[in-house]
Amino acid sequence: MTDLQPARGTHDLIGEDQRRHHHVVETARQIAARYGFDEWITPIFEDTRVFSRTLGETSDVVTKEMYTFDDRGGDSITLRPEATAGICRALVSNGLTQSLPKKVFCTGPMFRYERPQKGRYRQFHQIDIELIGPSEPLADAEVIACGWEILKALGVHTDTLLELNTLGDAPSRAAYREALVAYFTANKDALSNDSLVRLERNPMRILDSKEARERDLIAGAPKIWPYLSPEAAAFYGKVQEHLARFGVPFRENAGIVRGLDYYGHTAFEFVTSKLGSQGTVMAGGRYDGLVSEMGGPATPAVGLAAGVERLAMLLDVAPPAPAPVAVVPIGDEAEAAAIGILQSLRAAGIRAEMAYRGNLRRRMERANKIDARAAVILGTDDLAQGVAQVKDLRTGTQEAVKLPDIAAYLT
RNA sequence: GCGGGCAUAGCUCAGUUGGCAGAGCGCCAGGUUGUGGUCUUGGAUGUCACGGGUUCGAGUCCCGUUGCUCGCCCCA
Repeated sequence: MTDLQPARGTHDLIGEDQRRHHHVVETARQIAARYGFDEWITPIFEDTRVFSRTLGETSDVVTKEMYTFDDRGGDSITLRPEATAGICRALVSNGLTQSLPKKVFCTGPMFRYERPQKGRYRQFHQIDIELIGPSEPLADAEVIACGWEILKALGVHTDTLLELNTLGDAPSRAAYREALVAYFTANKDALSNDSLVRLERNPMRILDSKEARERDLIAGAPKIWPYLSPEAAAFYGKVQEHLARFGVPFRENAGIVRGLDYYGHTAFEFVTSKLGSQGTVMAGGRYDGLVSEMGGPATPAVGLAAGVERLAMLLDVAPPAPAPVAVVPIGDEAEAAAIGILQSLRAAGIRAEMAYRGNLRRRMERANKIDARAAVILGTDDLAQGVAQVKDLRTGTQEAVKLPDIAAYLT
């Protein structure tokens, strides 16, 4: 067992795994397109500053989890840990802040140096939707509705619930922060070490803690809702009204927070009960401050990201492998003629295969093994008459079909 | 970063008080040179994760290492 293994936290997608993965991505791509999102393909690595600037110098992702290295020219490069920062950078780099709104769909691998476990990998894949430009709550609701529809199309929505919260605007957060600091300072003894650090830097993140001994304390913490400014409260109310119109069920959860300053207003997570502590399957929110952080003009935006591997795991049934037609020649002379038939089937859009060796029996076994739906059997007798025997491998029925008619017969 | 479990054929796994390295599936070939799924005969395939120790003898017992995996933290 000294063979090379995949690098820790990576995995190969082959066979059923590939089909699940592809189905998730393709479903998301099609639904996003229906909502008017265009796909952008941005680089997998970026200047490190793209992420250190936007994810905050103190976040776990930046301090512990990034794949960062100096390239041969001495520039600091980072494998993207998430998609949003790169999309905002692309928006600014390409001068697209002048042609808003932009509705962006993006998918691909992301990288985080973490301890792998079920539903968590070092190289994983996300689908990502960003709606950049509108400041209206309708945009938030539309993004969430698009996400919900993807979950529904995948059939993974039944054990999944949208948990919704608001982070308010800057004045709301300032007032709330004071209240939180007062509450947790008074209960300092009950806090974990991590949470004590958060109390200094980012008190809202304490609400995110899943530490068992802090659960009661967090449940008793003040909620943001009473601290919302009238404007922020109105925004939040509009989002909920629109969600109802889009038909997206949700539950309010004051524990859904984001630690960074450029997040505001809507924050949400779709959580499944089926994946344990890796239950967040799709998450997002409004980040009106991020584009300016990247050097662009102040630009409102809202978006979401979903983990492809987690969604793929939730699929009850894997998409089936495609069933080909097997071309089965008997003898060398027939094989020569069969190549033409093989190509005519392919030209007609039919998945067609011919084995590379073997007698009739072996080739029929092979056809069965690849789950062929039909076999086109071609012997010298048939060839002389200008026909092939076309056998339906599901029913076992077989009939002679004129060579030029085979593709149409199998379509 | 912390804790638990596991490691034997391509895959899933057995392997008794320490005594010849095994099964099923898969693969290859034959029974059957014009018909698959069923049946049948034969065949190939191992650094028993790695290193050390105990022993006449270790897949089995002991120690260490590595890898995988599940959970915590965090996240998609």
